[in-house]
Amino acid sequence: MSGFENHDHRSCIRDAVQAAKALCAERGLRFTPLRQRVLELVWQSHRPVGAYELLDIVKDERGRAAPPTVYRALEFLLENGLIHRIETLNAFVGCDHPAGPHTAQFLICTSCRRVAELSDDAIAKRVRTRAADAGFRSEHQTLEVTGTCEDCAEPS
Amino acid sequence: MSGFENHDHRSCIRDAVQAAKALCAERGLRFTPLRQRVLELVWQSHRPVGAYELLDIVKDERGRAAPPTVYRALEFLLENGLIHRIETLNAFVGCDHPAGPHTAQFLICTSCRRVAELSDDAIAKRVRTRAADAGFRSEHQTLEVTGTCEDCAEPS
DNA sequence: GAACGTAATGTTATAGTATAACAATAGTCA
DNA sequence: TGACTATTGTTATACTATAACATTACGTTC
Repeated sequence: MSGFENHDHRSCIRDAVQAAKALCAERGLRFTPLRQRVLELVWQSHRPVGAYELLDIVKDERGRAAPPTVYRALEFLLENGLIHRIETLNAFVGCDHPAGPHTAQFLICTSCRRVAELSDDAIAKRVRTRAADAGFRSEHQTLEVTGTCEDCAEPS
Repeated sequence: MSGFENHDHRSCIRDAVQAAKALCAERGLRFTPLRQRVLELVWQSHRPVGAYELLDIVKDERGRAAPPTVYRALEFLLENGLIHRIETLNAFVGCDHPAGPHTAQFLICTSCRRVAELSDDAIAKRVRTRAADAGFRSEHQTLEVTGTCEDCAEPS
């Protein structure tokens, strides 16, 4: 699932919640209503969503909420690999395959604003190698590509 | 020059200013005192520097300055490839080789906070190719790696 | 199931990053 | 010189994120 393809999006959300429940059960973590709700909201689309956008919705739904409410939920979801942060946008997207730790690359369409996640270990490895050549031990990679997705490209 | 190696740093600043002057002359752009000063300040070290950190210094030196003062100078320098923005840090570093447009990769040492710039076209190309496989036309890549530089690594 | 300890959330305040909008000034060129 | 444009000044505000402490909910032990 690239995020750019047509698909039944409701199943994306459902699957994400299911995966999160399974993962939290496995790790003995609490998947609270707030955390679940924030995860669902992040998954409303394949577009990155800002923390304050989430906050507005959570406020509407709960009648109360302050930035820490949503930032803490986001932190939990990030820590457990259930969502990703898009650094170039200061926003968050659901993770496509939250099972284990993985290095991801993001394709950000500047036209429709959707984001797709790649998981190309060869790229990650090559980056680690080149860094090592410079005497650098890599810990974490952030790779974000902006451009135009297939749907938004000029029909040729 | 990796930014991690020992070097005469004054020449880094001098070279950066010279390169900027040449580039601006070539393109018919105005390398104003403010722009030059901000470039010099960004080059004070190989560590990324925040906009408000620059602002404080500029304020001291000119007696007046507001955020737009420094942000506009930074924007000019960014547009012309004289500096880079480190997205994961919301901060700015000088560009090692501001001649032409290029894709850069950044190695960010979490210990000493210095940043080195790679310019590995093979990585950039591989990323473009994999993106293209997903039907995505790449325009710009952001690649930032955190880890430990040689100087900060445990002596083994 | 009562008491305790811990994790999660609530609440208030503030820090940090960035831009909009309009005014004033400086440089350029006919 | 005068008109035009680019640059900088100035004020206000938007957006993003966290610190610090209070309260509530949960889980465990006895």
